[in-house]
Amino acid sequence: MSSKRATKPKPKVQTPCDRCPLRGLDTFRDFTPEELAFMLEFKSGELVLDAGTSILHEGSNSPHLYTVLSGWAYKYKTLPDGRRQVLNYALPGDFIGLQASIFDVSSHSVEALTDVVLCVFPRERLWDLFARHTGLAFDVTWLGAHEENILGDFLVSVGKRSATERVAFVLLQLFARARQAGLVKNGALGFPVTQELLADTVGFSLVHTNKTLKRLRRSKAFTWQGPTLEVASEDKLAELASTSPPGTGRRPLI
Amino acid sequence: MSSKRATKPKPKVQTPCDRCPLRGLDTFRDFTPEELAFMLEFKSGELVLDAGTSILHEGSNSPHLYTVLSGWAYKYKTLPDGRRQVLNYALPGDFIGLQASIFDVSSHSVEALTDVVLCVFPRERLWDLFARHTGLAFDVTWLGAHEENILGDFLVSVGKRSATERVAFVLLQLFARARQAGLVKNGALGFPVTQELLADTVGFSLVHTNKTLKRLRRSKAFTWQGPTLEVASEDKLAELASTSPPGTGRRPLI
DNA sequence: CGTTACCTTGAATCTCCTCAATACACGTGG
DNA sequence: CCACGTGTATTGAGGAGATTCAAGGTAACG
Repeated sequence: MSSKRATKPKPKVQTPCDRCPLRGLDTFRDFTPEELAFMLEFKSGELVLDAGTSILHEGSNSPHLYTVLSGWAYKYKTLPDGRRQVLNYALPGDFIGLQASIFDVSSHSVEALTDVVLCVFPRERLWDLFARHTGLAFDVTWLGAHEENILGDFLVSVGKRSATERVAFVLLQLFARARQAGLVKNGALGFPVTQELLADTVGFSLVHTNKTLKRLRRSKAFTWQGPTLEVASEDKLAELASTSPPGTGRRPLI
Repeated sequence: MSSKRATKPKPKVQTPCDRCPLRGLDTFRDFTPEELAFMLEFKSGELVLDAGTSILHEGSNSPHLYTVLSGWAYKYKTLPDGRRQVLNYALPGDFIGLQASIFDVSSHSVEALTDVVLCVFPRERLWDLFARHTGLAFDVTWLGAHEENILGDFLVSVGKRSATERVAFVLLQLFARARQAGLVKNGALGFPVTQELLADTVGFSLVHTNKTLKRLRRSKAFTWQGPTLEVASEDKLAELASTSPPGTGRRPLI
């Protein structure tokens, strides 16, 4: 086998759950020793993908359940003629494919937005998890309900918020979630979302999204240039979004 | 105690789960004898409410988890200045307050759209259900994920569908869900949604919703006059909505 | 028979979309 | 090294779509 240098070096480390870097964050609740033991053998591998790679496809089924270890992904649905609506983003600690595991087909597509590392779990053992670990089963349901909340917030945005409110809301939510996932350093976040993707998130055309951003920048509540987003004041941004400032809640992981 | 006649006679029957009328429908999967035994003592009562009554309030918490036995309810969120967005409808067999049971507060409000009868379950015993009945725990998660799917579909509608598509989609979805819940007789459905509520569901103003309905009626795919909705062709309506015709899947109950 | 809730319609205004052109950063091959 | 293509961001102009305001209309109910 040739030993030519790969175009892009990939992390080869298999990260066991007892050394999960996410669990160090105080965002996530701790495992009991029994839960940890179960997770160590439940996790069946890691999946390392380049940005732009498709992870799940609407209508197809997947033998795996994923958790994001690092990187960003986004979930979306498309209409027959190609119109695309982003439903949600998956950040480190978030599930991918829970629905596809519970039903037999995925209701939406998922694509890697950056290079990502996913923890892989075999979906047929999800039943074991439910049968043997009530706490983990509850966590799974918790995470599902949490996603539903985010979807509900997005639905309110798209249905009832004005253009500036909508854009402000999405920027704020993503920034706050990234902050909880430990991705914000010195108030700055590596933000891989393009304006086109943002447009498909808020339900506007690209052009109108761009013009709305221009108006919004005048508020000085944030700066977004190139790939970094800095939020000067979450409170001010929350006000612009007609919402309350995001908190710092604790949540389950996996 | 006076025995004056009540302004509106209310059904007094306490319906035990072994005689649940919904379970007769072949939409819902059967309980095992053990599950049935558990549910019989899990259900702690029935709540009978008039149309217009508030069931849950956004931000508050509730000691109960509900299931709709009969009637319609709707879930909604409001912005600080009063704008309202409907998130979903609850039909017989649907949960109300699952999120409020899992987190400590409800993320949305719920109001009775018609007179409703709710099955009441104490939320602190939800843990017992998870601990003792894996199948039921899975069903709870299934129902939560199912709701998330519906929210996702609505989000696509509001974000990307045209006016006529949007209205057609909501009418079709509600009709199909009502059909599965056994509410459609001879192709006709008692449809308690007002145009104002429909407007807050699809994200349009009342006026524009009305004009969109007028245009849609020309298709002859449905009639909606007074309180009854008749769908002549779900396929045609699905086409108008840029979606695929709804099926007849089996689902868990409670 | 008047009140109330809901539906309907027209007109003026504003929001948002499409089309089109430009600009910039980046990587690739000549 | 430069020319070129690709992906992303930006801006203007004109038109379609949605909102608001305003005025009626109908059916149910006390």
